[in-house]
Order: sequence, then C-alpha cells, then structure tokens
Amino acid sequence: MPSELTPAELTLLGLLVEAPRHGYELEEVIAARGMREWTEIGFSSIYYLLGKLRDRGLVAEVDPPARGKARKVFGPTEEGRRACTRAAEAAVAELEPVFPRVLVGLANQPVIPPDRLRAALARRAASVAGKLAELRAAVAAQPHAPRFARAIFDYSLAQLEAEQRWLAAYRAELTDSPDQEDRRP
Amino acid sequence: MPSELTPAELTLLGLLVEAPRHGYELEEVIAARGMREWTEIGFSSIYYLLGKLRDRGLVAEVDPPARGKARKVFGPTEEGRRACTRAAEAAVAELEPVFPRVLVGLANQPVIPPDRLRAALARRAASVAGKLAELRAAVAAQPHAPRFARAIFDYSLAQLEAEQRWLAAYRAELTDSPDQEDRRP
DNA sequence: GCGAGCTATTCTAGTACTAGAATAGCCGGG
DNA sequence: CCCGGCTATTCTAGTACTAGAATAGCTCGC
Repeated sequence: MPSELTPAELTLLGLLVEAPRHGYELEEVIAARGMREWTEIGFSSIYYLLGKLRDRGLVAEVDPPARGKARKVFGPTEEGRRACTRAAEAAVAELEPVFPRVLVGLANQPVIPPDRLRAALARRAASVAGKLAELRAAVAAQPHAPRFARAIFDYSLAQLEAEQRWLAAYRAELTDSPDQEDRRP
Repeated sequence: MPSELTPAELTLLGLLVEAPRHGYELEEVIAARGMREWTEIGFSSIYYLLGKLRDRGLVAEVDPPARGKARKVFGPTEEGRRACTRAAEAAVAELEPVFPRVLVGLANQPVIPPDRLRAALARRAASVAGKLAELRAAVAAQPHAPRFARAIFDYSLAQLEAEQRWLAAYRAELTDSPDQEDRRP
C-alpha cells in the first residue's frame, strides 16, 4: 500500500473529513474558499482523485441511495481519517524543497541583456506588490477567521514580503554597479 | 509551435547555450553545481528533454562525427538562443503561484492533536535551521561567486529566513494560548 | 587481446495529473 | 410534457516527466 498521500489527495481527503461531500460540491468549496491560491486541483481531477481515494479505501460512498442516482456523496473511512491526520502532520513537519521558476530564470541571467533584466525584475516587483495588496485585503476582510486559517495567509505573506525585500536589494545592487560583467563560472 | 519552455527545458537549454554538451555531461554539471537544490531533473529525464528540444529545433547535434559513435554533443540553434533569452526573461518577470505542501498541512491542522501539531512545527523549525546553516556554509565557501549565482542563494536564504520567523511567531502563539480551540469555519 | 567497469544512450512502463468533450439526471417554465 | 439550462459524473486523450532496466561503446590493466 502506497501510504503517502499527494498534496492533491490530502486536500480532498481533508475536505471530506470536515464533512461528507460529492464531487461537484468539492469543486464549489475549493473555489469558494479561494483554495486555488495554494493548491492545484483542476475540476476534472476531483473525480479522478476521488476514485483513487476510494480504491485505496480511504473514502467510501455514503449510503448509496439508489442505483443510477445523480450524485455520489463520499465520506472518510476510519483508515481515511487516520491517513489524513498522519499526512497533515507530515506535511507540516517536513520541509520539502520548492522549485520556483524564478531561480531557473536567475541561473540564466547572463543570456538576458542588462536593461531587459532590470525591466523584468521591475515587472516582478510590481506583481509582488499587487499580490501582497490582494492578500492583505483578503486578511482584512476576514478579521475573525480562525487561527489556523490565518496561519495560511501569514505564511504566504511572510514569503511574499521576503521576496519583496530581496527584489529591492537586488535591483538596487544592479542599478548601483550596472557595468560589472556577469560571467558564468 | 508551443513557444513556452518548461523549467526543466529552460534549465537544460541554458546549460547548452553556455557550452555545447552531451547528455551525460549535463548530468555531471547539474550534480556538480548543486542545481538539484532548485531544479527537479532526474537523470533519465535528460535524454527525454534533449529529444524534445531537438524536435522543436532549439538544439541540434554538433558535427555528428561518425555513425554509431558513443556520445552526441548538442548545441543551441539560433532559434534556441532566442527562446532561452525569452524564457529566462519571462521566468524572472512572472510571479508564478507556488504550492508548498506545508499549506495543505496547515489547512488540515484541526485534524492534528495539538501536542502533535506543536511537535511537527518543532521538527520543521529544526529542518529550516539545518537547511539555513547548510546554505550559509555553501555561500561562505564560494566568496567570489559571480553576482548572478549569488542572487540564487540570496533568494533562497531570504525565503528560508522568512519561514523561520513565521515559524517562531506561530509556535509562540500556539504556546501562549494553547487551549483556544480551532474550528473549521 | 580481452574483459571489468566505466561512460553514454535508449527503451519500456508507469505516475499524477489535466483539458475538454460526452453523457446523463434534474427541475422549472411555457 | 418537453425542452433549456443547470447539476453532476464519466471518458478519452494527452502532458511532462520518472524509475529503472537494457544496451552498447570505450579503455585500461593485465
């Protein structure tokens, strides 16, 4: 038995532990809570993932009312609940490497003409500022959100603010000594 | 023509723009430079990716010496160079969403018993401290690395430091008022 | 002059999704 | 009563890799 859950599987399983739901409803919850900000679950994946979770015995159809019925409601099994707790704990405890595209771009800086590089960094800075404003507005709009939900926003904010500071410092560095040639080692 | 390059494709293409190389050599360079810290390219993917880049006309075999020869050296085409610059620029300029597993874990905090959650956060804090020490040692070991290479480390350091601060704050919060029940909305 | 153990590439089979089309039940208005 | 437009699920075909085995040249010592 492949005991590890993928992030997508854990997300859905967690939602089903919260309350039994059918596929379409999961889609609505994911959209309504803005979970697309931090998970990658396409609409068509939901049924696929549900099928996998069911095949592994982690969720089961809740009282199948009649055959040919329209909706199938799934709830977690006991094994599913345990797997959810275990996986959530592991997801918090384990620092996994992350591979942001920008690092690949930075590794290829030498092929970008200096003025284009500065322009690209400026565009990124604008995106970061925009995203940050959006996130802060979302936090302000929900002043009584539970602590655990707040933690998700705080984490994202902290990362974005760090990126903003890094960007400011690096852009300043490039502007202060723009001629210094960058060469591959 | 699918003009976008995946991060993996851009990584290899960039290495070939730097100098023509064959597959095995790419593997060695990736390993030697510690690029596995920020890219996900398995050994067996290299030939697969090289094939895709060749089929798209972005790289070409450099003077195929004789048939049946052992190694195939690839270099970028003109089109490949342009694509590399364009893709690197886009990778720097565009802020892409990132989906760290820890956020999925945080979203599922309510299913984790409070003491286990605190322990999990402590384990994460230890991993972060370890990674940070490792990264700082790597920076110190290369005091004359080119600025663009330094930028990659600085970015990673900034993100990790932000995570460390967030963790410290959140752990303190949980310790200060541990009883406050967390409920799903 | 041959075979051990590298170097280097190819092949097969799989994973974890994803996009989008197809299908089918359901429900209210005309 | 039937049809348009939701709700809800399933299916087909793809993408972007990945793991690991198979294969084959290369070369150095004995």
